[in-house]
Amino acid sequence: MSERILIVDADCLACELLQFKFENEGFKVDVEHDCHAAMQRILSDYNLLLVDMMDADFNGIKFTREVRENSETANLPIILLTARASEDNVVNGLDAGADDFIQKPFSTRELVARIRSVLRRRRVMSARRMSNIMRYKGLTVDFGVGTVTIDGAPLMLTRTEYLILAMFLRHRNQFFERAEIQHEAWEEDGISERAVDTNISRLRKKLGEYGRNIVNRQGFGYGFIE
Amino acid sequence: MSERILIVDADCLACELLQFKFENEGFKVDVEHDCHAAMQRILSDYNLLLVDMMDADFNGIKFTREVRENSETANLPIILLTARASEDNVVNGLDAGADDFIQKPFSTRELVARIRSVLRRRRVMSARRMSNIMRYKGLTVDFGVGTVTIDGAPLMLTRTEYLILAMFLRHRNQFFERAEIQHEAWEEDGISERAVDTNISRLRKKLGEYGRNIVNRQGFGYGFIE
DNA sequence: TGCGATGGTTAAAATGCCGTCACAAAAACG
DNA sequence: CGTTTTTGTGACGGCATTTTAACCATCGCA
Repeated sequence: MSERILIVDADCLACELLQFKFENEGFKVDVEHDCHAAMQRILSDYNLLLVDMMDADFNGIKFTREVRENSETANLPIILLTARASEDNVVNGLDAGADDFIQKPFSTRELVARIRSVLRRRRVMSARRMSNIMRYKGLTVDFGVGTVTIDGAPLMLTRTEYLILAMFLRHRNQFFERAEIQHEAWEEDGISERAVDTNISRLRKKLGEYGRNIVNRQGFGYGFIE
Repeated sequence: MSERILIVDADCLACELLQFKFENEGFKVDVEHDCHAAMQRILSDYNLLLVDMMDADFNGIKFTREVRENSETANLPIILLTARASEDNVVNGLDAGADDFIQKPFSTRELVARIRSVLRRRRVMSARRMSNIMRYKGLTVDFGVGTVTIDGAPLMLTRTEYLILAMFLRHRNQFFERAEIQHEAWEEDGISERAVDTNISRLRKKLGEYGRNIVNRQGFGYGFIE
């Protein structure tokens, strides 16, 4: 299955050239001539965005930033094309979240190589890290997906239980007092502190032997201790 | 206050160059030439580690893994530098817990941008407790986490014991009279002054040899004296 | 040296924190 | 709309922590 690329560039001639070249290389290519129109597209259909910086008013950077802000497209690879790669441009671009940078004029050969590299890197990243897994012995928590398994067997946690566990595992060997836990898992206060206890209790029970890792220190609060 | 970076790279020339560049950008930089020596350092003093992979035997990756396994440094950002970014390298590196990856040769400009990006991301993630560690010989107190260790072994202190010790260590070589200690550790008065004595006593006992550093001066009160 | 005051330690009593349960309210679901 | 799941509450028992109190050691001072 071939990778899909969306080119966003005002320059029609350049676009056609690139499209032709890329299709020869086995990519599926769509073209859009301004950022606004591009945003209308279902970006998550694509595997990579190739965006011209459109110099003067930095639309490319704004665009990049917007793409990054939408959680569905936050990890979509973006390569920026720039007429003159002033260092500021590069820095701003990376800062906005671009993956790579190519200065015009470029050889299509080099561009294809870079595209392949970015795609490869991204594929690796998303295989490993995007799903963002955390392990402690046989206990596995996938923060990206929101699943918990014990020795491979899925564990059904309620939302609050999950939030508490996630909080604990992100910062192991630390104690959080009840107020902090409430803040993290409820985002509202005015709830009896006993509610925290109860949820901890239920969580411990569901975690089986790992329940013992959820420890209380009187006066300090709760935490996940290895 | 500026961020602190530790560079771990065998290549002296490259290190000096990076150090110079980063210090110009307002970072505080230390350099270490091999992973083993780096582990001896107090890593939690730094905000980011920049580690060369040292190709062949993957010391950089082992190092990364070790840093991640220590709960004190588990959330410390790590960027790996790699000569040739073979896929395996990248996969192993991310798997070990690196935050980003940069292939040599790179522009220092780009590197700085990536560092800023990682630091920013990390700051958001763990705006929570940064560990704020204070040491006296083998005695370590982490004010952020609320942990005390003696020669690495965790020490279980009661809340009040901990508060008193923290007070003492923050202002060493000073004497606090009982009323002050009560005010700090209890936030309420009407408690017998002997209660302070009792807690001091227990604290001394738990601190073992360091117990001798908690000194009383008649008429002045108690303090931690080096 | 002897006396009073201050500090140190220990054991028992009191306090208050934590774990759990059953039940009710609320929310999710079909 | 009824059923099921999830969540919050209050009460109670157990236990870690804390306080008190009593006794002993030490210090300062005359």
